[in-house]
Amino acid sequence: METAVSSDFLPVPTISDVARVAKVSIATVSRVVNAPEGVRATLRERVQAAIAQLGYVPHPGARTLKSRRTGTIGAIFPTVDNAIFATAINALQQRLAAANHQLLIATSGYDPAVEARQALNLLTRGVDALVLCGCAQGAPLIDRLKARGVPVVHVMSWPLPSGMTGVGFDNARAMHQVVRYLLDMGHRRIAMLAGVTQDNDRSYARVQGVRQALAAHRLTLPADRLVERPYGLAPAREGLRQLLQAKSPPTAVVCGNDVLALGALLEAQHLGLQVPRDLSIVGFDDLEMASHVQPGLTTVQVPAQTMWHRAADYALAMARGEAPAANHEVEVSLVVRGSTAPPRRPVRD
Amino acid sequence: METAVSSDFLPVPTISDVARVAKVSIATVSRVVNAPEGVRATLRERVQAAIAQLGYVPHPGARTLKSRRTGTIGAIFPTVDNAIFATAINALQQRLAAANHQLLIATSGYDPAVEARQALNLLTRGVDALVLCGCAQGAPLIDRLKARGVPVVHVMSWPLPSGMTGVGFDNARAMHQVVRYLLDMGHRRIAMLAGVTQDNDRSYARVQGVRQALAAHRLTLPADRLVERPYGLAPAREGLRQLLQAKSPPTAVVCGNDVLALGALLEAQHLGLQVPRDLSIVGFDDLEMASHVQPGLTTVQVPAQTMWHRAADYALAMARGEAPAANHEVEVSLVVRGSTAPPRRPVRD
DNA sequence: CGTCATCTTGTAAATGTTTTCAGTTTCGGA
DNA sequence: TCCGAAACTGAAAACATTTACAAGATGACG
Repeated sequence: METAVSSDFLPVPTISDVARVAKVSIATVSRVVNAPEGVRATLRERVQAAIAQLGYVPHPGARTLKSRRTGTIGAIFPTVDNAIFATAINALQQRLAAANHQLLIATSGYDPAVEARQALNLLTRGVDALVLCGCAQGAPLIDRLKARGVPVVHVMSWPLPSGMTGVGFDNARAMHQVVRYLLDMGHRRIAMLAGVTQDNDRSYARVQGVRQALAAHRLTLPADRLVERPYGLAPAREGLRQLLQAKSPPTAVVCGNDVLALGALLEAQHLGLQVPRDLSIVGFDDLEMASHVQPGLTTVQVPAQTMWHRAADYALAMARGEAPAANHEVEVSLVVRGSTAPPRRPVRD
Repeated sequence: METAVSSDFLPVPTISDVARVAKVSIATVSRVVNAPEGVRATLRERVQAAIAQLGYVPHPGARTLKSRRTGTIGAIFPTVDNAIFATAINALQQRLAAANHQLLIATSGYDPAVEARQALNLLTRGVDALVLCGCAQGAPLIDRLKARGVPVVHVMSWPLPSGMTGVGFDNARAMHQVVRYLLDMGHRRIAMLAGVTQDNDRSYARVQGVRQALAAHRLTLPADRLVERPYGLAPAREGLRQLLQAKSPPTAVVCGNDVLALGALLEAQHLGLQVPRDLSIVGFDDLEMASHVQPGLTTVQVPAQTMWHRAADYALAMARGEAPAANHEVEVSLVVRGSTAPPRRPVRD
């Protein structure tokens, strides 16, 4: 036997209840809700009073059934346990709320199959546009979305395959810049503590950027100078230990993001190394804590707020049916703090 | 002049398109989608083929219009720039996804007026239940939700006012425990670096807990032993400096959460103090980094995963129309690490 | 005072599902 | 081979809106 959720609530009022109370037609009520200026003031007030009295809220289902818009934008993040995605959610949410839209969130755990499933799931709930991280979604998903006419905005990657709309930055180029900075300082034994590159085009591009920059100086990234670890302090610490065990240990470690860099920093200090004297460390993202730890973390600053605001704008515009916005690249910049310095003695590898 | 979003996409297929292609009635298609076991295998396959061929996805509006369920749960967080809420989102999302539901997120920025507005907004989009942080929402909002029969789950606070459903922990009691631990260790000059208590019942309860525990030992929390700062490293550091300027500086600082505690730790070290020799620091939440910083942070561990999973379960149950679940309190525990020690010389205040 | 244009308002159709109810098929047993 | 029950399928009625379209009211102007 079921108990009612709440003993005494009236059936949810509909537009006709309001119409009856205000003694007007339902069309008029609809107009008061959607285009108040088209209704004479006296009537409008009567209707608004009735709405307030009954606590009427338009039925979302019925509304979207007719208007073919849900006022909801979907976003799929790999995870939300990472400050950069928290920032992203905030920025998106903020911008969407200003445009009277809601944000529907799903997470994929970095698994493209889950991402595809979640995307379909979001479609089933009805979203006017979809915001996705990166641009490495499988063709089946992309085709499906395209066929359905659901606008998609890709964020965080650059350049984008032709035909995609989005806003991002060039991960490889950013890393190129980082490595050049270290090389100019005299480092030659440069290692990388990367994020997992499987199914993550950003992480992969960062590794490629490091490789390319080294190659430009006739250097390489041998197997014992590269480890991949999931974003987390414990894996990062373990990863750094691994890197330090190489035959000729690195004088500088480039990290896939600030979480890895922080882990590396903590572990280095734990092992009694002086940063940056004994080891230089570079991060990526410029999280809040990067400027507060001791020494401050040299890192790549990403204009996340701007990027996600723009992503929201794109999504909103496309949801309104406007032509795909031009793609946009945001500029990242290297922020030099205390965690990097020239190697103790200039070395040859 | 408007350009079409995508040059060549067919009108979104409806259930009747599928029915036509599969040569069955729309009722059968509906059944294949919602209760496949009630349709003979041969027909079912024909229909599924047609669905796949056309890329049919049921129209969410029409669906909720009939079934009066949206399959969506709304949650309002103060902000999402905080690891504990990131964890919360993950846990909620995970549990809801398993039950084939979506999570609709809004943020309030710790402003009850915004929270009320967002709640109404979520209602307009259609949510089957609402998850809210704390239990200090204004009566107008609560009444409104109750009148509409929208189930509400309150998380993170305990005990709850009668009539509310939710899961949380006793913030005051947790702090009581923290202070007792410090007192037992010999500390007498105990200060608090609290979060903003305005419009935040959890933060307020934590301050009360500290006061009560001190009072039980005939001690007080004078004005120069209490500062409130927003959750963030920079404010925390500034807050600690402020506390250290008191006539008789504290030997231990109880922080409103781990972010404040980390800021305090960094600032203490920056000022050349040795933690815990010169100053003991206690946090709250046991974020990942609490166990990795040097020294490890003594803090209050909250079973966040469990709590939010249970919150999701409550929301789902109530959305199904089941009776309000019994409230539930989760147990928190003090995790002692390296950031606390007896005061250098036992002191009298 | 009548006519016409301009606002306002109401009527009714349409939106894509789910679900009830009734009709049809299938199949086991006699 | 036929009967009845059980399993399956289809027709049609909601569901709560939005929005053409038509009709009615209002007011200006001759």
